[in-house]
Amino acid sequence: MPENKTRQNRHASVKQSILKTAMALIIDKGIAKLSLREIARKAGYSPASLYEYFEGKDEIIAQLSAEAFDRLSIYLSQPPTNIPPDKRLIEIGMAYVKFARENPEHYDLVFNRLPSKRSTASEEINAASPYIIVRQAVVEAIESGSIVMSRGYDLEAITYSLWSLAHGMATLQNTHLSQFEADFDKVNRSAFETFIKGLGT
Amino acid sequence: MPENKTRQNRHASVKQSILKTAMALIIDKGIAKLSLREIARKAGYSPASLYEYFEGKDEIIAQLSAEAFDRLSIYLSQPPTNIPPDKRLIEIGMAYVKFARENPEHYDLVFNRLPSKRSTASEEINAASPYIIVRQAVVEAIESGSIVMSRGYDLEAITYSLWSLAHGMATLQNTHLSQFEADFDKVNRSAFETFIKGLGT
DNA sequence: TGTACATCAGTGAACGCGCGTTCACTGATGTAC
DNA sequence: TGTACATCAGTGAACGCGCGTTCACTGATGTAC
Repeated sequence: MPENKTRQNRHASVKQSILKTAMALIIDKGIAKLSLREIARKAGYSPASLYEYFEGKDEIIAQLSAEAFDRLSIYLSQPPTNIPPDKRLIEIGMAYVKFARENPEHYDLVFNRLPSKRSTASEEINAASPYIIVRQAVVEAIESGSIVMSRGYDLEAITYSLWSLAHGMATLQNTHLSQFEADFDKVNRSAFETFIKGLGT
Repeated sequence: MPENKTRQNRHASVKQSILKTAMALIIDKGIAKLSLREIARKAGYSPASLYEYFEGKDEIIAQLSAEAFDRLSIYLSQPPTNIPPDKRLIEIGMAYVKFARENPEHYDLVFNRLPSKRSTASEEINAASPYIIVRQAVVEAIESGSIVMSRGYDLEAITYSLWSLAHGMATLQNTHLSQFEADFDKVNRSAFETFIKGLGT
């Protein structure tokens, strides 16, 4: 049924264009002011028609959050694997902050809209998640001997600490310090280096 | 005019009770859902009457933000000054996270509602501000020799880094990791120690 | 002390707004014979 | 190829909601003489 295929394609592409419109509105005015009616207006449809493609406003936001999540993973995968593991950890940290700075609304969607599904360290975790990427890089740095664990400060704890540092930088620069002029890149790099140094022998 | 005094007192105390009601509502339902009408309802007044005490909803939020700011300063002033400066820095970091955990809505008010007034490192800063407290503690740690600056990684940069680390912990625990069960206190302390260690010689 | 007046604290009703969602509908497109 | 029918994409109007703010008002309290 080629017509079915066509209809599915059309359905999917209209859906994508609605999502794109919604994301543009978030970037323009912030998620707090996002309304289904305005998405429809800007996309050229009636409000009612969006219910043909989504269950409601919440589903639209959920889909955008998932997209943003994927985008973050791409950033974190950029640093090459053929550099020393401790350097690579720094690059991943820098990539994290870069993502937040270049895509502040996506960043907000990932971290302020989606609660983590994971509730204890013993639970399994989605293998494609940003957290896993960072944790794997930490594992490699430990195996190479450039950073060391100590009593009670284990793999998860180190990963969380690095995440906190990067997340703090990203959040401060995007909100509280958004008007503050400084060479954040340089300072951030020094901070990551300092932390990694502290993790050494 | 004693009656004037009484009226002023009354006015001030009603104002305080309205603020208290508003804060309770924020704690209960989050700031996104805060409405002037509900504050009035819960406080036992008509919506119109709140305009006797505030210029509008925005002023209520602004006053609560200022209160929250003061409260954070109190937390950061708790660690005693008669301990080694590098240890004290760790305690201040822990106090910062403690504030965020014990007062998540106040924390949100401080960091997500108030943009920083300061836009470059050369501008003066309010002496009672949390930032100044942390920076002063860093100064003392540098003077005692327990942490050292290096080329391009100066006082402001070190303060910002510590702030980022603490802010990242606080934000993650309050939002993304709010359901995650772990001994965050222990891990946080290790992370601060690691960073301070990295700042040493 | 009594009274006329001014100030005060607070109200009820209305303003216009934008929101998410539902539902009966219509006109266009595709399908079966 | 023509036609009767089914499916589809999309709509207009209405639902009820809660919001921030304004304004003319009222009854209570305090003041001045």
